[in-house]
Amino acid sequence: MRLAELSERSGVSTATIKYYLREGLLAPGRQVNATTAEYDESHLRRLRLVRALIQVGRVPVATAREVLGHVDDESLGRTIRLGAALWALPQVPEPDETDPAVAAARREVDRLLSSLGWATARELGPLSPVHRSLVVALATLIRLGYAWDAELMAPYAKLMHQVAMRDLDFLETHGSEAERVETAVAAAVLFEPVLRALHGLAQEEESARRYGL
Amino acid sequence: MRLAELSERSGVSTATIKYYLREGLLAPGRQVNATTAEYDESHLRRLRLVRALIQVGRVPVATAREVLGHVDDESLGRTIRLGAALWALPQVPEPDETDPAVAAARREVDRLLSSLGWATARELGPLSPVHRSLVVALATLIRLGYAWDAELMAPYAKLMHQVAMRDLDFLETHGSEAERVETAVAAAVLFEPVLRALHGLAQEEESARRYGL
DNA sequence: GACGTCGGATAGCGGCGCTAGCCAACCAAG
DNA sequence: CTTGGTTGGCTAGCGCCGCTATCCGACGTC
Repeated sequence: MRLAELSERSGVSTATIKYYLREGLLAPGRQVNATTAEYDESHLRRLRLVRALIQVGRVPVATAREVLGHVDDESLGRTIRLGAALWALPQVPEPDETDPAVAAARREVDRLLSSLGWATARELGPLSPVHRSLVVALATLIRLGYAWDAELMAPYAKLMHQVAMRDLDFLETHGSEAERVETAVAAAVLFEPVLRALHGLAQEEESARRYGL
Repeated sequence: MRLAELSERSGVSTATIKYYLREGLLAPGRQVNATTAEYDESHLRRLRLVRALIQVGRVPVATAREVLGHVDDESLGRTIRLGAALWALPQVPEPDETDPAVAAARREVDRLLSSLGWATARELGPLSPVHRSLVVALATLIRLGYAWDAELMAPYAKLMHQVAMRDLDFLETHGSEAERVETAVAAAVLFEPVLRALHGLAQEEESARRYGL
């Protein structure tokens, strides 16, 4: 198929597709001659993934390029590629280390990981962006005066661990090996909105049960 | 305290505070005379909440104003005010109703709510932005070829329901009535990053357990 | 009366995600 | 052989958003 058809079938304007090509989010088509390139289903699929990342996942274009780069880099091992999306995605400012709230948050996160026995997380520790974003979010809560501590978070963490096990089970049973990395990216970015929405729905439901409409 | 001190204690530049005042995110201080206004602890607290919404919660300024408006509107009942944040926060494009993926997503969401017995959610249905964002996210997954259906989501939904019950328990035991609405806003916006981070950490942990580092 | 700070107002900046428009090269239909 | 439509590539710029910089005249203080 050619650019116009790719545009039509994806619902993305040709100008935007050209932009994605320029930005390296989408591989160029097979060049037929100087003025024609041929695209196939894989381009359509990738284009939809890009749109999903950007529109649903709210991932900045630059980050999307980075993540997709890992997806395509076959020299990387599976685990690393799987982790790459998670690793690149959180976009959290560096914590201000002079802030006492940050120190307190870091302490509580450490305590939480100890109590859960999550050795890996504790070893990778401050390097992991996920770890960092937890510290930042917690520090913000603390600064606002909410005394969130390890004990309060532990049950949440256990619930999220159950969620994570389901995620990985799903991943193991879905898609070919080739598709699995893409699945992992889609999972990291797109399950999150689903989870968030389910969380919100559950809150609405439970609130209505307790207090009426 | 005056503007300069408010700025210093909050870590927000005077120019930005002025901007928030202009945008109605922050109530004006008590006017002492034509060129001086006096701020108090409540301004500091609100300012920190605004920063949290915008920086951690990634909430657009206009949306933050809307949410805070509900917080301040004492004519609204508690439940509504609690819900207001949830109601205003999701920022999802309108689903394209001509898209078959959207129709399929809507069907699966209905089935899910039926099977869970979440009557409220089903009645409020398409009106709720949370409901809408679930449909949009699910439609995106379906369009990408992931056959997520009601059966797959149900266990996730049940887990998130447990999370929601914890949220509301927390809310009931925290803060004065006056503070509770603000707490609900902080919860809606700031617990989410914590939850997301815990989810990510749990994935890293579980992945390391299964596949090594 | 000189100085510094106040509030208020306005203009503009920098980043991001496109978007519009032009181009010469090409090809297929008439 | 013309004509019209499409191609990739390029460049310029738009629209929004979250600030930020600067100027101002009014004030309180020394």
